[in-house]
Amino acid sequence: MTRTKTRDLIEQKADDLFYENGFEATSFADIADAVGISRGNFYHHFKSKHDILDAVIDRRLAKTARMLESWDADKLPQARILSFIRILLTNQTRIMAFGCPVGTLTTELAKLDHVAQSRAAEVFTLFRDWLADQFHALGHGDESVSLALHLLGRSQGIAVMASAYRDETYLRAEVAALEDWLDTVTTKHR
Amino acid sequence: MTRTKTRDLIEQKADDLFYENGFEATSFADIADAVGISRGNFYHHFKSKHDILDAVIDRRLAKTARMLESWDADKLPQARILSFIRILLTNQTRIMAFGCPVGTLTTELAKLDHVAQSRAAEVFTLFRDWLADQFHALGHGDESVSLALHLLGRSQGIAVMASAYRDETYLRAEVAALEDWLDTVTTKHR
DNA sequence: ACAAAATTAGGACAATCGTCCTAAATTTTA
DNA sequence: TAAAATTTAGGACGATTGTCCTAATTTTGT
Repeated sequence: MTRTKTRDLIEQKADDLFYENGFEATSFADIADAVGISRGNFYHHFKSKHDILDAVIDRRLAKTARMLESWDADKLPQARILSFIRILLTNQTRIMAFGCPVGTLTTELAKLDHVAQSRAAEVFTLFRDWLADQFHALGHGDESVSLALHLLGRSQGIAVMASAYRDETYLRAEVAALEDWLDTVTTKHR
Repeated sequence: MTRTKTRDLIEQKADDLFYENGFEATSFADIADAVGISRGNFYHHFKSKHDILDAVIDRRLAKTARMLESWDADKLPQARILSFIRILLTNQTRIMAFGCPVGTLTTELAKLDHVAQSRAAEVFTLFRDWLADQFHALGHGDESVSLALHLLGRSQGIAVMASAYRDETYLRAEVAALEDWLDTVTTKHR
């Protein structure tokens, strides 16, 4: 198989496994098995566990950037922000099982004192800056970044509690509350 | 040394290490080294990793129950809830470094598909029920549990974001916002 | 079609994992 | 104080970890 295709397959499976089982709990053998290649082949593409983690983070950064771009198709900032809020519903099943991929990875890497922790947090930064842009467009000026961080935090909390209790009712109620909050924030500045 | 004292010391160090480095990343050797005993001795007190995890969860449940009892010394429900909100400030340094002990453990155990996940989430339940009692005393009736879960989720989100960015300013701003929210919730029903 | 390069498989490696065992040291009991 | 019970140390165990090496296979470039 061509280099890029195998690499991409490895990254894809590693991405899933890191999310579903955690970074530390996922071994080279696990990834190789999932892809269906030998550990030797795996090592030819990624020469250390740090390398594959880096690649997965790159992948997530790119995927997030693409998603944010797609949300830009909406003209209204409040509609864009609504798209963000609704990932909690879109990915409901996986979030209830494994939490938020961004939050859980940064948390794990913080505990491991891993150098890639800050890079993993850059996914948050993509969301933060994009959300801040939307709040800015809604006329919130200097408050925009705070509002963005507030919304990110709310989402993270919902993901943590929804997965702790595997409680769909809670998740839906909190998403509704978040939508109400967004309403308050947008109408206040009209 | 007496049985209970050694056991207690092991539980104490394991509790810290599970919090600081994660459950999976903490080995028997790590705990034994931290306590200053041999692995053999360790194994005499806890015959499996599942056992020591169970003991740590028991310990956290008991510690949480004691903390909630101590907060009951305050007569006003809003003052009690304020005590809960302010753990984010009391444990600020550790939360910014390692996140919330309850949230991060339940999240990790969910990914590991560990049987103890639901037991670990019982610490949340202690907080939830206690908080619901306070909201009930404030006259929120059927909404009490939802309010309790909402507050728990908000706290969890703050812990996740504060540790991801190690941002004290964010943490303090969000705690202030939570106090404002509490004000709104208490004055609405006066 | 042939040489060069890239990809793959499979195993070796030292270290560490959780677990278990035995024997010495210590404490408790009678 | 002697016997019994508990606590401790230290190492053995098979499995698994991340890493690395070699040799075979496949793809690529000419």
